[in-house]
Amino acid sequence: MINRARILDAAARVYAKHGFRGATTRLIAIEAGVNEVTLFRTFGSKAALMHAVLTAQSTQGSTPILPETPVDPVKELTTFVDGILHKLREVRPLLAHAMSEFDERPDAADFARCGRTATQQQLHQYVRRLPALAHTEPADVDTAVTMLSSTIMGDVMGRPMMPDSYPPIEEAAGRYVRAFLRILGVPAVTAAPARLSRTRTA
Amino acid sequence: MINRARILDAAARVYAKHGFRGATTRLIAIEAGVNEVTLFRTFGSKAALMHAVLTAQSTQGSTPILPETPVDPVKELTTFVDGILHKLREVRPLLAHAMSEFDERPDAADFARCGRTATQQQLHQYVRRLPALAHTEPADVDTAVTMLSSTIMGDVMGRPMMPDSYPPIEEAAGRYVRAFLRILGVPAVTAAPARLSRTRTA
DNA sequence: AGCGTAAGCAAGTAGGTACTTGCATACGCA
DNA sequence: TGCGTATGCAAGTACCTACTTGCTTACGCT
Repeated sequence: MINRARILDAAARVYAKHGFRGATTRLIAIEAGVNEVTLFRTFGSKAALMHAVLTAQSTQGSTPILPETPVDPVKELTTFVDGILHKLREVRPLLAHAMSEFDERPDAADFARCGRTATQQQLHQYVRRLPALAHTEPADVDTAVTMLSSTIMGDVMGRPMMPDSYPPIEEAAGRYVRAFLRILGVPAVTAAPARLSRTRTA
Repeated sequence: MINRARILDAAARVYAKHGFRGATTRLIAIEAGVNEVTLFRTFGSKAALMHAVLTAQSTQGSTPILPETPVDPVKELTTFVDGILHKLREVRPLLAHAMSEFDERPDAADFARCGRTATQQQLHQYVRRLPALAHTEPADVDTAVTMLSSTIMGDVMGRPMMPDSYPPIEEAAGRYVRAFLRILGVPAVTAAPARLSRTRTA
C-alpha cells in the first residue's frame, strides 16, 4: 500500500500544476512512477482519486494556534499570521485551482474553505479576550477579522503575481497585525514594528 | 464581421465557466451560434481566440475613479470601493480562472493583474493628499492600501464561497473604508457608518 | 510448496480535442 | 451579370482522454 501514498502525493503535485482537467491520469502515473492501471485499481476513477487528494490535503498538516488568553498580542498575533502565511504558501497552487473550480467541483470548494473558517474563529475568540477592546463595536471586530484573513489570502495568492504590491515578505505578518490592531483601536502599537524572527507553530 | 464580437462574447462566457482547458472550441461555437470552422477562420487558433478574449475584456468597461483632491473621504472612498466591488463581481469567474492559470498562461495573469495596480495607484495618490495624514508613517500607508485592495479582492472571490465570513453585501464597502481610515489614523470615523446608497462611477 | 494479492505490461474501446479540407451557399458591390 | 468574401456543412486527421481486459510477474504468508 506504499503506492497509494505515492500516487496521492504525485496527484497533488500534478493537480497543483495543471488543475483538474489538466491533471491527466497518464501524467499522474508518470509523476508517481507507477503504471497507469495501478491508479485505476487503487482509486477506481480519476474523480475518486482527486477527491482523495483533496481530503488528504485538508486533514494533513499542522495549523498554527493562538494562545487561550492574550499576553503579548502583537507578538502572538504576528507569529500566528506568519505561520498561516507560510502554511498557505505551500498549498497556494492547489488552492488557486480549487477556488477556480468552485462552481464545477463542490468538493474542491470544501478544501478551499476549510482553513479559512478555522482561522477566523480563532482570531475572533482571541480578539474577544483582548482587554483593550472594551469600547470597540462588535461589527468593527468582524470587519477587522475579515480584512485580516482576506489580506492573508491576498498576500499568498497575489504576491507571486505582483510582488511589488506587498510589504517585504519577512515584514508582512507584522505589518498586517499592526494594522489589524489599529482597526480594533488597540493603543500603543504605533511604534515601529519589531523585526520578526520566523517561528512556526507545531 | 459581426460574428467576431459574438464569438468573443461567447468565448468569454464559456471560459468563465470552464477555464481554458474546459472551454472547447465546440462549446464556444455552439454558445456563439456559429459554425466551429468560422471560429478558426476568424481567430486562427484557440489560443489566439483566448488571448483576444482577455485583451478585449481588460480594455473594455469603465473604471471607478477617485477625485483629485479629497473633500469627503469617507463618502468618496466608499463610492470608489463599492464601484470596484461591483465591477470585479461581474468578472469574478473569469478572474478566478485567469489567476489559477497564472503559471501556465502568462497572458491570463496580465489580465488578472491589470485592474489591481490601477486601483492601488489611485488609492495611494488620493490618500497622500488627505490632510489628516500628517503623522502617519509611509509604510503604514502602503500596508493600508495593500490590505484594502486585498480585502476587496477577497470579498469578490470569497463571498460566493463562504458568505457568512463577510459583512452584509450593501455595508461591505463602508465598513472596509472605515477600517482603512482607522489604519491610517484618520480621526472622527469612529461613528457608525452611513448606509450606502449604491452609486456607480461612469 | 501452494496461494492470494499487488503490481506491471500491452492492447484495446469509445469518445473528445484542435484543427484542416473541399465544396456549397449566400450576400454585397462593380 | 459576374465576382470576391464570408459563412455553413460534412468529413477527415492525428492525437489525447478515461477506463478496461487479459495475461504475466513477483512477493509474503501459511
